[in-house]
Amino acid sequence: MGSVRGMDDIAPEQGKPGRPRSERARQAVLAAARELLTDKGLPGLTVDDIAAHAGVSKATIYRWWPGKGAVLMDAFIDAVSTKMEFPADGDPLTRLRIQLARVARLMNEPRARRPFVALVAAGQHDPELAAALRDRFIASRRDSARQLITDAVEAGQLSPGLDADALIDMLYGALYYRLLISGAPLTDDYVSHLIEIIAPAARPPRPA
Amino acid sequence: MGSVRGMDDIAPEQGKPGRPRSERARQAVLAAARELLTDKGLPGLTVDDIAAHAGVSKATIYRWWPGKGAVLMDAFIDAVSTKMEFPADGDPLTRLRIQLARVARLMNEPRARRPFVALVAAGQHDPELAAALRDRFIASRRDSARQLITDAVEAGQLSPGLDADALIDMLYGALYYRLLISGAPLTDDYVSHLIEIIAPAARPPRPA
Amino acid sequence: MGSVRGMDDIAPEQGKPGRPRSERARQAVLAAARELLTDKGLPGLTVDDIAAHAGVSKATIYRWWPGKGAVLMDAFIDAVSTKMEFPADGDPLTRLRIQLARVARLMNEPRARRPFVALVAAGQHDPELAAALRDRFIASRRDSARQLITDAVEAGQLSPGLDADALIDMLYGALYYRLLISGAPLTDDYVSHLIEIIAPAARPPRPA
Amino acid sequence: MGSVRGMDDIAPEQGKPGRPRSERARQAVLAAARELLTDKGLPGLTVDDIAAHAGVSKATIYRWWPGKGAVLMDAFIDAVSTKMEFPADGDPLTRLRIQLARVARLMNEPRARRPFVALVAAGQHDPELAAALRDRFIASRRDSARQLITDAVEAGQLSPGLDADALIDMLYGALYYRLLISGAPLTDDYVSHLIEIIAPAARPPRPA
DNA sequence: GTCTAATCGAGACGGTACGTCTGGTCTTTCG
DNA sequence: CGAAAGACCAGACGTACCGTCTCGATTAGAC
Repeated sequence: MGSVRGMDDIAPEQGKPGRPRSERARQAVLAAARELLTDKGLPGLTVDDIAAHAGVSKATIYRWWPGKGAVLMDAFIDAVSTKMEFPADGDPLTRLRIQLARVARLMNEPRARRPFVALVAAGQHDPELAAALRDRFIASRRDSARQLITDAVEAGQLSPGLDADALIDMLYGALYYRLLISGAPLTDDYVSHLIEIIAPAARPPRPA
Repeated sequence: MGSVRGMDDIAPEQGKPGRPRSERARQAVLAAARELLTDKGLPGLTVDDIAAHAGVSKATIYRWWPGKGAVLMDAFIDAVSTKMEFPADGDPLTRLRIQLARVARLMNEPRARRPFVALVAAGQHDPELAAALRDRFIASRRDSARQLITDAVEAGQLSPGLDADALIDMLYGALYYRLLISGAPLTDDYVSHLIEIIAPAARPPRPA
Repeated sequence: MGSVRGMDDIAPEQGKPGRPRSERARQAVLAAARELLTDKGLPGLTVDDIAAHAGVSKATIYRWWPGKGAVLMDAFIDAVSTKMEFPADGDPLTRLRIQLARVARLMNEPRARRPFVALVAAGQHDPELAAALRDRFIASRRDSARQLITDAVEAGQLSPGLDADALIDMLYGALYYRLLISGAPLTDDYVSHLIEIIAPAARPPRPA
Repeated sequence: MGSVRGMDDIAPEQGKPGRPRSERARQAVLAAARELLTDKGLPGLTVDDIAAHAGVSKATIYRWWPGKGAVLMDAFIDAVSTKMEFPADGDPLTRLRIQLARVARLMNEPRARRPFVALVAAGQHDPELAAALRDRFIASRRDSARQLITDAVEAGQLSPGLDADALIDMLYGALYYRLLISGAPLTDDYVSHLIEIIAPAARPPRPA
């Protein structure tokens, strides 16, 4: 079934008979997928090319992934997950702003933007891929953001009673809107504008 | 070169020699594209199928459109442009909310959501299509929204000094985020939540 | 039905209503067919090209000829018929040899060889064309040759009792064999060799 | 690159990696080509039809042959090469006559005549095909015939000093002329007439 | 009524990516 | 240590779509 839904870690798997899976092949496939992905997106990326470029048989790819979408998903998660963390210190609103800025900065780099954009596009006609993207990439960041918003409300940085989910939609939605539709640039200033809109006073946190 | 960038109206074109373009064929192609577009999106829609279903030759399609993306673009604009207008009456913020709600309601209907989502997805690896979508669909609505926000600020419904473009990004971005990424429902209540977030007081317009 | 079987002469046709057929167009079509015919043969010659090159509408071509084969047939007959006559003077065998040499020499020129070769090829899957080629080109020359052979027998230049048709087949067959299959050159010497084989003694005609 | 120029034998090819070529597919393609070839010739034979009829993919055909002409060439050689041998016994002239009669008889059968005629026709606008036909079919038979003529001269059955190549052109040219141009029948008697013309005395071989 | 111009439906063309499959080789672990 | 269990590579296979092309018919206005 492949690894669209994660669990792609390659463990020693003690005691199983037969030749073990080649970690070298796996890495080569993911690297090839990243390298060959241009702005032509997933449709411009062929499994044959990935196989050839990785020095791997096509059958090996299909043994472990259901298709190129799943390969790219693994390649993306593998490369990007560590670079979009929330910062540990600071007041809640600042931490939220910093993480948003990290996302924005990452998406300015083609090597991160391209796979993400390709996966969102592919997700529109591939429900499995869409679900995988939500579960493996979106969900955890969203949970963290929701917690920060709750904290910011408690700290008096945001009005009580606002809909945290709608707020998250607006902040990340604005980024993704520029990314996917308008093509406008994602600058640090822009992120600051967004935060200002939802927290007009820009008040410092109330001391606890 | 096709009509990706608009100007697809079919005028009598007085006095031009040669057999005139068949309006029947054009309509049949657009209708077929709409009908055959499932959730499999553009990749699941084939030019051969459109041609067969429309009772039209493939060559006729390629004579007038550069590819299936352009066909779908015309079909979408043709069908949807009149249904997302801004209302004529009411205070600025209300008019903005109503139009947002119209967009939300339209995108709940598969026959409008599917082509839009497919076009956004295809735009990720087809710059011409992305530009056409911006120019023919996004731009004008964005201009109207920007004017309404300016009016709302003047009327005292929104804080002065806020970045109108960032605000638009957030409102529409939130809708499109749900549409393209989270899959969460687009309800009227949701739209109201969005408006409340950016206009917390929900104050009535200051009389002029 | 067109003119595959001849009768392409264009008469004044007194008193017929309507615009008369354009002799200019007819000539332009035939000329274009000749000029555009390369060694790619009939399949490499398109009706659109002929029409464009002749400054004539495609419809005009289809009005007067059933297809490009018929056009080429007319073009070939029109251009070549006068150049393969039998000489008027000399003893029968010499006259036969001279006409054979004329055929050989003509077929060395691309502008005559190409249409002929193309017509023979097309005739293999187009019985009408094959019949037209026989009736309009082959038959009359064959009749003349048969008469000459009869005369040569009477004159003692050829053995009595030989099968004139088989002899014609051999002489022209040898030429066409080189033309169509082996590609070997058609020289005057070669023609002389052929005559020598069937008239070994090469005796002069017996005086009458 | 295909097999227009022969060497189409399919050997076990020990130890080559990858899935071996399917002999079943190859045979099915050749058989389908033969069966679908009507008097409409090569132009009336489509690659799609061959593929469908052979239960084979179009891609497989294009993988191994450059086009339908090459397929038909293989099909023809494959089917016919064993049926046009020269006899082993008899005096040289008789052996020549018998082989000529075999050719004539074979060409009376549609299943042999059609591909041959189609290949000659196609060869007129496809130099590769023409060369392949010469090299793989014509050449060897011509060599044998030349040897027989030399032998016949030595045996006193033919006049010394005649041009063997011209003679071959005449004999086979007469057959092909009837086949390709005049459409006259190819009977055993006709073959005998041809031999008589070039060996008037029809003398038995001089004992060695 | 013929002319040019331009469109139309039909369908073959040669090519390409997909995802599957067949051979044969190589690397482990278990008996 | 020798089998069996898998994974591996190479590459051919059937399916299906692509975008282009030619054909021959058709529809208009111009002459």
